[in-house]
Amino acid sequence: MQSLSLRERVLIYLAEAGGITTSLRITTPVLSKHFSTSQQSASRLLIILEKEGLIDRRVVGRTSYVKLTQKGVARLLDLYLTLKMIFERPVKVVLEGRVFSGYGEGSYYMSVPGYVKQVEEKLGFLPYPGTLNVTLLSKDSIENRMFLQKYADIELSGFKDDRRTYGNVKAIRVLLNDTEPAVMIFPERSLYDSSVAELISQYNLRDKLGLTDGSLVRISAVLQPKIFYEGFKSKISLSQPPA
Amino acid sequence: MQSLSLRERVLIYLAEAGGITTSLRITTPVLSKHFSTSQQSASRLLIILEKEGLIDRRVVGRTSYVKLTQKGVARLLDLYLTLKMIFERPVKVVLEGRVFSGYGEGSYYMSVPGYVKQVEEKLGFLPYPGTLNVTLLSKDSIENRMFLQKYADIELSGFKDDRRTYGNVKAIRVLLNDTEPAVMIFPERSLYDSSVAELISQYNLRDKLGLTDGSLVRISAVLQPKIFYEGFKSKISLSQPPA
DNA sequence: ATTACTATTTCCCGAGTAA
DNA sequence: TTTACTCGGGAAATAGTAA
Repeated sequence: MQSLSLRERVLIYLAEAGGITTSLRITTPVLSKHFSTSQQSASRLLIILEKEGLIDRRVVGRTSYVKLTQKGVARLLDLYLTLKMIFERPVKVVLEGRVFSGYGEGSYYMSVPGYVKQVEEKLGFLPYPGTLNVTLLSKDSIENRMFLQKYADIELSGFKDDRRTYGNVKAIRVLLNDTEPAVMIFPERSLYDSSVAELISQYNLRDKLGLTDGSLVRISAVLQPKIFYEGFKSKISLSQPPA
Repeated sequence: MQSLSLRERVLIYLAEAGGITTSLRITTPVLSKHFSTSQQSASRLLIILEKEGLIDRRVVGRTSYVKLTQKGVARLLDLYLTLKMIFERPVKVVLEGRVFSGYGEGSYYMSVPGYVKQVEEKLGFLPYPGTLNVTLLSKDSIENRMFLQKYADIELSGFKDDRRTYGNVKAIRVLLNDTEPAVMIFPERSLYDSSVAELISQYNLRDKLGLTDGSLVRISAVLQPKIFYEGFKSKISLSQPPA
């Protein structure tokens, strides 16, 4: 976390080392080495933090002891709670695009008994034999489609009938235009690329919502943050407490 | 959170406003007002964040759209996880001090049936009729005693007998010298001030641990962070997402 | 309206050094 | 050994202004 200001980095460093409940013995040369800065800067940093009331310092003989004040803890706690808000709240993912007519493949799929049966079992409805195809309009929407694909937790297994093999299909529940429950599907080998969303429902969505080719629609899903942020983590830690 | 570097504050601001999943329409004057800085700085800030690969920008006509990149999210997530480590781990609170002989009051209390009975019920042992008194040595220890007092979750209720009234006593389980289970008590109206810790146990702690007046002892307790940090929170929020 | 360039000022960092 | 001062150079913020 290179670009965090040194003040916070020092405060976090001290907190990690136990400086919330214990006075830590720390010297400016040691501190400076940890942050690859000069002894003078380390000294100045402690002076500033003390002046701002974020740490208490006590010089006993030749060593000084440092501890976070309530205000110092509050600073970090505020920051923590703000970030917690951001990362723990449900993640609303929105895709926007326009309805278009597909190749008729979706319709075909959703009338194959092997899929129909699984939809009924795993999603709880009898699918209307056709998919609603949506071309995504923005880069955001396309990126978000990929997130949804990663997160899609319902799996329709592939199978064979006497004619051909059918691939696996991942699926996730979404809302169409904020109100209509639907399911977005991700066929393992789709005819479309990641700029197209395919939706199924027990209803004919075109009829029910009065959609025609070119209609603007909004697909939204709410994800659990824990799963959503997997893969975002970088492996570099912020700082290590003293040995 | 005044002293966080502007880079992070902007990144957090954008994340709060939904910039993790959505491209946000944001202008440099608006941004500058939010952070009480100049329009030029806001502009430069976005340029820097983009150059560092933390945000994506797209200028469409006269407005620009901003979204955090994976790297940008990773930055904040790292910071979040570091703070989470600090604030969610159990808090070990340590007090150090020296054994001294009290006024004999503790001994008296711990032989009063009204207390003895409650200790047996609520703590599960028959108390040795006497307290171990410890004068705390450092400011840290005294502060930590106050935290323990606040946190002490076992309550021995006051009562009356035919002679006098006895006040409420709060109590918390601790370890003496890292190994010996004991209970630290906080009489509502103690004879001692906050620089003295009073311990009870089913054993005579002096005998069991070979302690005499002046012996250095270490009292430790492990607290749940959620309760420990109550009261640290400041009421000022870090930043507000745009209206 | 915007964004962002160039100049000036302000602030921060590190070397030298004292206590 | 420490901590922390002064001071010079460089980075960052603001003001003015162009596009």
